[in-house]
Amino acid sequence: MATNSCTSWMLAYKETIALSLLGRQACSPGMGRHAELDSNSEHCDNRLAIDKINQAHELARQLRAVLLSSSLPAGSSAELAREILDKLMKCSASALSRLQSCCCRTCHGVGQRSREKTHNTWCTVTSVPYDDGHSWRKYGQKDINSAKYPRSYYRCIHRKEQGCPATKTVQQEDGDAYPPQFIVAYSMQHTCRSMGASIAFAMESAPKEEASFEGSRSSRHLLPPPPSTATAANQSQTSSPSSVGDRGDTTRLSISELSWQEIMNTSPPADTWSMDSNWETVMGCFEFSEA
DNA sequence: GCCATTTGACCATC
DNA sequence: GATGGTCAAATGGC
Repeated sequence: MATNSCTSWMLAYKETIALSLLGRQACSPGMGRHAELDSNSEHCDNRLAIDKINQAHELARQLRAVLLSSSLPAGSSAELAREILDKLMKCSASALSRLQSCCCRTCHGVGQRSREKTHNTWCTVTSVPYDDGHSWRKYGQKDINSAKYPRSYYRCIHRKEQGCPATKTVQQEDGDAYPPQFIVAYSMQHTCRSMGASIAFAMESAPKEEASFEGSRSSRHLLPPPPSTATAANQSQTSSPSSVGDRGDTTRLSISELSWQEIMNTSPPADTWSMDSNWETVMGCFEFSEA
């Protein structure tokens, strides 16, 4: 089971990288970070890349959750895999941030009023709206007219000390999908210089969402969270990475399907974990320097 | 006591 | 007036 998840994840990630590179080409160097693309041209390539990165990121989270659950001794292959996953997730978060800044996609009908700027605003739909590589502080919540769930308002945690203007809103989709899907609308670019630290924070402490899973890890009980009817805000604090599903054509992994023995006894084949000769080169493309 | 979240009030826009 | 975004005091957890 774990082997299958690793393999599917690797495949998804390779596809993501290829698409991301396409997206990068669409965002030519001369366009600059804050360039705004024509909504009907390269834009589509970037959107596809972003979607794929989102999927890969979720798979990485799932795989990491599996590895975390094993509590293997230091120096084990699983620990190495965990470290690699941390790096990959950091890279994907950085790539996603950069691609999104290229796209500057305007949200349609998602909390975007006509008075708002059409640039520096974009949105995405994800089941893990709180793990995007940045640290956010909630500053408000509103019941939105005609929406089933309230909208939560977040701003960058470094707004005070660094004046970072980035904000985002998170709103659960009206549907009853499980895991719940959240519409995340970002506004303005981060100007803070704490990407790495915030990613580490997001992955290690996973603002409360992973806390419940950490508890289960210690008890070695791999139980999925119960379907919740909580609000979007509540979901932000209770959703577990073990329940994270994906959308589209990627493989869904449920930890509830994994027994402890399966996790412990399954050794991924060498070719699953070995990186392609071009892997480091490819991943190097995602080592963007922060503005 | 500190810090993050909650929540009602206020403001801007349509 | 309706709606959405932000502010700031209150609240709760650590």
